[in-house]
Amino acid sequence: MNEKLLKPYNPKETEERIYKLWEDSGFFNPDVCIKKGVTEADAEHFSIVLPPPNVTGNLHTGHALMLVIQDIMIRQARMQGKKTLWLPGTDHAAIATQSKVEKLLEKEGIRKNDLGREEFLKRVEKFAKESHDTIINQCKKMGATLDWSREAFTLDEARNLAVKTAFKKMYDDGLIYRGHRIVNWDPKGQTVISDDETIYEERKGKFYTFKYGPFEIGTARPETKFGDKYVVMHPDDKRYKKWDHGDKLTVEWINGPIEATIIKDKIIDMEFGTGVMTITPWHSHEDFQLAEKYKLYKEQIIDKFGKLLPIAQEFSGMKITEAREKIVEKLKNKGLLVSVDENYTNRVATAERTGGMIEPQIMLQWFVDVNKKIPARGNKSLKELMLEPVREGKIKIIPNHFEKVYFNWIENLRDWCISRQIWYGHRIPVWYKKKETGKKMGFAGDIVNQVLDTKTKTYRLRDHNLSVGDEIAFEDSSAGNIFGYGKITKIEQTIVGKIDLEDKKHWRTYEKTEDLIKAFKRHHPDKEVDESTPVWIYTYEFTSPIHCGIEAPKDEDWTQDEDTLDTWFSSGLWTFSTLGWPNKTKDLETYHPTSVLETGHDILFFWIARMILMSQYLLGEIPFKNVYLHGMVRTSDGKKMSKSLGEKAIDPLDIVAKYGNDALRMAMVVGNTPGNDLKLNENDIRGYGKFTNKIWNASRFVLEQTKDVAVFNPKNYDAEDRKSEDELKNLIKEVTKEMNEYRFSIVSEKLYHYFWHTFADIIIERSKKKILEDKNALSAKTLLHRHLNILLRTLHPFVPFVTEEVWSMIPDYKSLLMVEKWPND
RNA sequence: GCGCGAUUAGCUCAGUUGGUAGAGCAGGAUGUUUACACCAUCAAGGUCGUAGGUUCGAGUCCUACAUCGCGCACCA
Repeated sequence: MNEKLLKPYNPKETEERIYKLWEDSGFFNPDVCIKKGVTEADAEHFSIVLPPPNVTGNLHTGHALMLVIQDIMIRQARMQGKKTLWLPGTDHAAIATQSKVEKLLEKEGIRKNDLGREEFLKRVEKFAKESHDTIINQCKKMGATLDWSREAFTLDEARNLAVKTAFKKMYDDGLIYRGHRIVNWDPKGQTVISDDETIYEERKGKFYTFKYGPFEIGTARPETKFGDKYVVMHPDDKRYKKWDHGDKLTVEWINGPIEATIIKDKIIDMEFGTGVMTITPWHSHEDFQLAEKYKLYKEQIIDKFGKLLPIAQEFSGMKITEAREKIVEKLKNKGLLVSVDENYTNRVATAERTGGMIEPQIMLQWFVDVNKKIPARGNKSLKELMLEPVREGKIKIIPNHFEKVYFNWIENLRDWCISRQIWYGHRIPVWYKKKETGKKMGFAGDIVNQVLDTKTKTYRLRDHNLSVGDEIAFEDSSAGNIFGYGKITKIEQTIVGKIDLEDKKHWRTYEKTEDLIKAFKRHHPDKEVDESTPVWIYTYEFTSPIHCGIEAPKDEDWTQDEDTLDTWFSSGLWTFSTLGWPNKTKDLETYHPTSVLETGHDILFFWIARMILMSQYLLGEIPFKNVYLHGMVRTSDGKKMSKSLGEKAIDPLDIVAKYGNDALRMAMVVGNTPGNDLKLNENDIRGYGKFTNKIWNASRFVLEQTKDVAVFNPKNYDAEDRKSEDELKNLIKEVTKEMNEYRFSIVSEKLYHYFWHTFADIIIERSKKKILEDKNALSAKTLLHRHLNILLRTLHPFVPFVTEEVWSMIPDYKSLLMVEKWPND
């Protein structure tokens, strides 16, 4: 009898030692399992890629939950003799990590611009490295049997190659384009973010009603209203019957009279306010769409820092928050203020990571076109490629009601903005040619912005001293980098007043010559411009101005795009970039598509959808067969568990230290069904700690009672014991089936219950009598031994530490329990 | 506004083809026998959110409603 068994089970003493045993065995690596004869070389595969934790700090309970569920699946698969790979990694989490480091630097009084890109990145990388090490250590403490030899990082060299390869392919297929679209600008983080990274918050604000000519219009944001020159109403609204679409009228507005145009569109809700609104296309998604529809003039009012531009005249340079009341004051003094509703609740968009208020802006950014048909993929769009496998059941989402949510999201999907104005991340693999001529162009602001677009191939420019055949460069006025090259094919000289504004393809932003003159003046404040000012119109042909590739162009005068990619771009490649793609590796061939993707339902869109997109498009196959979505871990009072909750939050590692890993695992699995949130409280965990000790004590009894028996042959069973063994076999059969259906809650509960209330309470108690009275003692002992053996194997995925430790004390111990066979007879 | 989920014992939750409700924790009583007080034995605890419907039979299927939570859209 092992000395240790005489004392109560001590998880603290056991767990670290056991994990080392497992790790040293090499069995986390399927290749080793094959080499050592544990797995057949031609066995079916079972693979999971670990959702890579962000390198922003520590593991939390959500991570613990995913590690537990995945480890259970992996351990069972390994015991079933499958070629089992669980591939670990971490995520650089671009914005999240960068903003975290910025905050840390702030405490030292340092700003990222003081350091410069290179130095700042060094700091981020140092932080990321430290976080990474902590996280990996914590994963090991959680008992995760991850194959560390294959560890990946979303920003390492191999993954960078995958990202660049994917980008280039999409670029070449015309799926990635650069253009001016309305995007979510985060003035605090100074970057664009995707629709999914915005969070709506309810805020109390004021709702103003102003007189706008004969109309009354409502707004919560008077500071954006300077340029409003379109007034929109519903075509069926009887109140405004006398106005027709396209009618023009002069109204007195903030800075004097302006000419307004009537737009009639069904987008208007007649019930809301007065049923009339004015629009600000540059700073509102909906207004932008309306402006696109009717080819309306768009004008920027607010700059990248949330300050008003010169169009605001006396308010120019003011922060919008500060200007708001002053503008209202001015309108009030002009007699244009009708009313103020003080109890208006407005939903404002904020940035998920920085908390900054989102300001929609029209900006030059990179996008993934989700609607373009792809000839190489059966003329389907990315949207269709995402929908199809789920609709056809090739990918199953558990629980399946999330499939509806998934479809709904995809149907409403807009082009995915993938460029970010941050430093930490995959640099966009695009280079622009550096040339002096680019500066001479100097064509700034919305005039250029509206004309230039990499999606179309010819462009017209004016106001430059160039001749036919000249190569010229385009400069992005906001970022200051050159983004394109071309050749002049035609030059026409004319005067401002004669510019053909009907040519909507090229001059769609200008309704009237006056608008053009105003724009001219704004961009060239030093020049006198009027209708008779001579201008040149250059017809320009795009040559090959942009280099998109894996490597930078050889010659020197190329400069790389400053932006980095949305972190989810690299995460989307995760199921195959980790297996060696774009190289044709054996791993890729063996383990892809992966078997299961297990993660929280909160990243269904962020991540799962994008993995399906990338895999379907780049590989022409699904990334995984099943998606298992677990719920959010909450505190006992229902709050989402996070560090900010302080005491209420449970640190998984504290719990492990206190009650043992096995206890935490059971608490996370029993009663936790997919998709439903898990309320975790310490009491439950303590309860399952008792269970591990129960296993320990029962094992002690069995091992003590059976040590004098050499052979445990079922032939020795009496009728009662034979029946018990049959019952157990039935249970195992049931449980095996339920494991395949991912019903871990049921399985863990059944095993718990069987072990305690059948094996311990009935079988062990019964055996005592038989052994004591020496009546059918051999039968009893055989049953005890076989039961323990089978139960340890079945329980192992759920409570691996205590079962492994007990297993090692069985006299005929041969190998680690983790590679023993899952009972199947 | 649209959609999804939840509502079952004091608490946390299971309950898969519809067949007379199940765990854990907490609380109560008793007890120490070849493992285990991180224990055992016993008892108590539920008109399964409400109202209808389908059915021989409904926690389970259908309809409506209520409350809570979540997602999406709108919000001029």
